[in-house]
Amino acid sequence: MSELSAADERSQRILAVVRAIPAGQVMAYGEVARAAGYPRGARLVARALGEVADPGLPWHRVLRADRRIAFPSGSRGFAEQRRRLRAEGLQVDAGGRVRLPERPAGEDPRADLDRALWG
DNA sequence: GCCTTGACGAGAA
DNA sequence: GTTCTCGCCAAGG
Repeated sequence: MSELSAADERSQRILAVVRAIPAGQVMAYGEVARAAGYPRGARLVARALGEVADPGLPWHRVLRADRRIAFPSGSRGFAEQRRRLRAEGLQVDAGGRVRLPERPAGEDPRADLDRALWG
């Protein structure tokens, strides 16, 4: 196996988690970081997503901890992310806050995510 | 080496 | 509820 630099390995791990987010579900930068093994690495996730240029990567499913789009409203990225999220059935208001679709009570939305990541 | 910047987070006001 | 401030970690100048 090729030896990746520490920085590349971080990115690979982070991107693997992002790819595991199911359509219609979202995750915060900090949550992705924790799942990848970097409890305080929210900003590392942001950096990794900024570096990569993979069109197949569901980067739009990554939001801030307060469930808001990280880009400033009015920016190109903001519009793009909002468009993609809406295409997946999520509700996004003008301020960038994302509302998850309602689910049956008693079912934790995160169960799907955990299964996708851990099995 | 030090300082600044960034697709962030948690706690306080 | 929201807005502000400070703290974190890495990269780049």
